[in-house]
Amino acid sequence: MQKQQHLSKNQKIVLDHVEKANQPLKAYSILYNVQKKGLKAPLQVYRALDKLVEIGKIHKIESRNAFVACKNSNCVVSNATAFSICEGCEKVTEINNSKLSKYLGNFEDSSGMKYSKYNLEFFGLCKKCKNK
Amino acid sequence: MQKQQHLSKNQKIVLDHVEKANQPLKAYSILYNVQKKGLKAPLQVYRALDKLVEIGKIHKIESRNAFVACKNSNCVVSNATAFSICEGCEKVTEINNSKLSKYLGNFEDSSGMKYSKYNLEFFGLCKKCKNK
DNA sequence: TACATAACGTTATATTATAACAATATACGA
DNA sequence: TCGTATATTGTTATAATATAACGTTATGTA
Repeated sequence: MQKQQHLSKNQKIVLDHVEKANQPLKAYSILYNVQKKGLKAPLQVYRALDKLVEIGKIHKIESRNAFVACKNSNCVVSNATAFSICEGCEKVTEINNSKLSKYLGNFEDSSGMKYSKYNLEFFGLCKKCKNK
Repeated sequence: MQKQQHLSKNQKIVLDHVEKANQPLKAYSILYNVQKKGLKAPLQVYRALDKLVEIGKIHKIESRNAFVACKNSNCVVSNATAFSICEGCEKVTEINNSKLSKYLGNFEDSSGMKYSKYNLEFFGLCKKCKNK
């Protein structure tokens, strides 16, 4: 079976909303904002998010329990993600660095285990916050 | 002021319990298990965990909302963590690889932002689970 | 058309985590 | 050793995040 190409109604609504934000959104904040579009229950949002994360349109920022649209157009599956997170203003940026992704994609630990997926979150202060 | 050297009663109880487990534990599972030692409320566990994470004795596995004792004896602060997570049996191993930590510790993104902290989680199947 | 699969809608509930307040213990300089 | 700042504790209530379980409806495709 092939990976589905188009999104369902709820998936479109959620993705649309998350893409318009320039920052990670919490699931319940998404819920409140798409209620006018007919999504009434948390599960409707979580199910859409699950699918969107699965196909790589959305990434979850694990340390923040928040969801952000993928900025990496060729990201078909969320198997290699890296983010920069400012601990001052909470701005999150997806890192798109081919050296980094090559390095981590090929990483093997001492046990010889090879990984199919990784998520990396960097923390620090962005320029603005550093100069405060 | 100097970083405190010894742990409080609750902190010791929680750390002790987490160290004895060879796997990440959930906060409420810790709670149930330390109730005989007098910790009755979630906050008592979360506060101890917060402190222990802060001083590097315990790490949080963000993708699992679980807590594991640090295996890296020289880890004074949790500013550079990497884990291997088996998606089959959920076994989690802390990765202690100096090349990796050097690479990530020196990583700078295109904006020139430098990071004070990172957390990396690798996912895959361990040998046992791969051979099933 | 028929069938499998994905998506939907709904209610209830589980799980994870923090707010707010008052009390007690501890470290440490004057 | 007194005073005081800070850390820790205890407690109740509640917020925030996420899933179970059920039945129904839509969609893709042989």
